Amino acid sequence: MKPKYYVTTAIDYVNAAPHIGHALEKIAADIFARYYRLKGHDVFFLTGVDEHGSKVEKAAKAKGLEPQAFCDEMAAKFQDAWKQLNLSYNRFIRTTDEKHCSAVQELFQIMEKKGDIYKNTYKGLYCEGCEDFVRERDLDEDGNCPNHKQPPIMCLEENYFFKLTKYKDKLRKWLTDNPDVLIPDGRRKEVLNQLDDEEFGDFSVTRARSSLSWGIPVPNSPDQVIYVWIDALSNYLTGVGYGDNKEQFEKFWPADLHLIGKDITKFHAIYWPAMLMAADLPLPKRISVHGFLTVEGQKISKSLGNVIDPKQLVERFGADAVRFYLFAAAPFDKDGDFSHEDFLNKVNSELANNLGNLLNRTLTLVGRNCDGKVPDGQFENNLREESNEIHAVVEKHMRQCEFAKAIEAIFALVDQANKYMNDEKPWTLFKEGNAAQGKTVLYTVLDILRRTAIEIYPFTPALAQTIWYQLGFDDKLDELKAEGAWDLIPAGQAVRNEGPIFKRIEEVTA
RNA sequence: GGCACGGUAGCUCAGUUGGUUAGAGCACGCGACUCAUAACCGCGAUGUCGGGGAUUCGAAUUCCCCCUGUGCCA
Repeated sequence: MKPKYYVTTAIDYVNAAPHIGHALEKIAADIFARYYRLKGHDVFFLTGVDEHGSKVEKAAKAKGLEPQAFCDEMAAKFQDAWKQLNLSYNRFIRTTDEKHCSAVQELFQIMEKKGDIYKNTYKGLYCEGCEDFVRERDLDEDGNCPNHKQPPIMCLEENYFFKLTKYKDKLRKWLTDNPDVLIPDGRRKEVLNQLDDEEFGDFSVTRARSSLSWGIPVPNSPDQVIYVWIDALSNYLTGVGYGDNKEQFEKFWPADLHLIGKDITKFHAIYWPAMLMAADLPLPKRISVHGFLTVEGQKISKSLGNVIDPKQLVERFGADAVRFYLFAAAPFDKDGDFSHEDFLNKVNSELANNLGNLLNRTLTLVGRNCDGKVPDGQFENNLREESNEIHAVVEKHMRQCEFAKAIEAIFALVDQANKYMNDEKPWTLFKEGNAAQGKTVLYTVLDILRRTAIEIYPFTPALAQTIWYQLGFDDKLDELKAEGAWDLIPAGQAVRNEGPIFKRIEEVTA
């Protein structure tokens, strides 16, 4: 039976349009989805949007729309952006999906029945901007919420609470016994630290309908609405069929990888596994926390006006260039910067000058000297080891979500091939009548290109497919099965030199 | 305020347990080549390795203090 692989992204809140920062994580998930499909896994890639909450309700009202209509509009924007970026998700979940809502209620009742959800009266300050309770000591000198600069409201509210305290020890053990379950390691330590905080206790999982009407009602308690945690986090379950498609759910759960941003570490590493424990469900195998993207060195913000629309970027430069740059330029677990100048440099240098040009020069020589067919040469021994090892090296880095290192390794091989060509000078070999050695050189480089297409495919799928095609293959890379993929390129196969696969981007202004 | 992690070439970053002239890519300059997308290949310059002090025959690498950035908690 094929091994399964289930990867998720955080679901984005629909109160604002998608920007390049949202895209980073979705592309990362797509890279894994494609990577594992290529390895022959049965992959489920889930992404989607979070649609409940009073901010959405307010945003809808401001546009004169019903919340659902507003959500429909926003969800379409996200789906459109992801389509442009070539994301191969299996399902786009929306928290207003009927099946999701009923499954969330079911889950709520399971946890309640177990005694892990209980009613309690909460008295405290509530900030409308945060949509959350705040503590007095967190307020600034004027008594305002430090994030929203407005005074909180005193609330006396009866809510349902989740018994987190019951699971603290189990959580601590989970995170200690499985150091790989949360990466990078610094985040894991951060979370363990939080668990040791005595004041860190049960948290409320519902709100009064009066303060939150746009949400999933608590079963048998119509005055209460399920707050974000249980609603949003559960998408990872309902997205693969929890409460709906039992067979599919049991096949894919638990998730092999949750990709999240650093701002929601606590919810995914503490609240979420605790909820799963309460529901007697297996825990995710890994949570990978990534950094944020800055633009030209500055935080992405509407007021700075530096929000990059991924759609526009893709329209100008293509999905492959954008995907490539985001993961080649910066380490995934740290904050990275999107700089226009750096973007052009990196993309031109690697995709056009190194990889694109290597294919182009090779195919031209094949056309001129080998009748446009892969010659019956040998694979050069000196390059064999490096070429054979590339996959293992890439795999090692992929396992750690170190995309930049994987890309670096791939391009090191491309560099080798370029250098090899310069050293061997096949154009001279053919001219001087040493066709055998000339064929060996071309054959070797062609096969390195074949390997490169496979390795680079998760990052730049369309580009990889074009290389594949120009090398004379007719099948689709995303349907390639792992076993056959590693054979050498067949001699006699007609190549297709249809010009540069990635043109240099000549542009000075932003 | 506490804890954690960073501060290394113009830019993005590597630098194992301390050891000969501190590295890579990009950008820059020069050279060579011409199969190729003025690409590829070779050569080169630049760094008080945040500052100060300590340990050591020897520290970017260990210890202390300070400055600065980030994250988590308060």
